[in-house]
Amino acid sequence: MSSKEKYLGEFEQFLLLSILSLGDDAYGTTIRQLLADKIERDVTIGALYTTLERLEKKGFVESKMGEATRERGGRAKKYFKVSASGEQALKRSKQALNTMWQDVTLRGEHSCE
Amino acid sequence: MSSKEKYLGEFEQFLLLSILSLGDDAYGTTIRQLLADKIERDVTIGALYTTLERLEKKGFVESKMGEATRERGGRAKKYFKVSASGEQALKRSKQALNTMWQDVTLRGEHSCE
DNA sequence: TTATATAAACTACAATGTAGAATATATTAA
DNA sequence: TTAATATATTCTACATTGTAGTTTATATAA
Repeated sequence: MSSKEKYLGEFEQFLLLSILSLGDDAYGTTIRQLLADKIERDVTIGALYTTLERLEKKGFVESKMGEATRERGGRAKKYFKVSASGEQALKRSKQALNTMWQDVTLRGEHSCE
Repeated sequence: MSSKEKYLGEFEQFLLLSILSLGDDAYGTTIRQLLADKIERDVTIGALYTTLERLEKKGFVESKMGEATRERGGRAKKYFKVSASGEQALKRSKQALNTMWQDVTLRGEHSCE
């Protein structure tokens, strides 16, 4: 019982990837929007923040508060970025999945290329 | 609220992929072994069957009982195979993840090739 | 000073992940 | 023939992750 490195859940992976994609503009609303646009996954904003908070507790993301948007008022944004260990975890998950897919071909699919 | 196609959890994906890899020899012990060998994921056999059963309930795998092993006795094996809708679900999960990875590059990684 | 827009925090529950003990069933040895 | 042992599944319980919905905070404009 040594390396008890927990795997990321799938939704956690999606959030980390969203944040990486968004760069300096990753906060609740933009993340939610990206998920909807890219993979048609419509989650409530509450679902999002809950998972984001858990990721932060595990040290996979870091956050800092920004100022309220100048456009039309409102509460301050909370910007997220993926930590080094978050990237690590992401890489591990990707590799595991790649390994598992390695010698699998689905019906009506071509293995590669 | 139309297409309520649930995503597969990550562990569910691993099990489906294991079964596909194992072909005609996919049952509790071999699946568990494959997971340990390929991705160093050591799950208890109980964890495995629980998830397998849930996958079956959702129609993503099918099972049939085999005969007891001739080698040295013991209980009959339960063989699993992935259903067409299981493959579908797997494909969807893969695509979603691919899409999310699309424009992400990790530190110290080369994007492709 | 209230309406409205923007965004985050809180609360609660459902689904998935995981372990460990209990049970079933076949073979082999005494 | 029955106790020991090997192989394999089923059952029970709990932890973690996924998800929704409501509430609260805070800024601007009317």
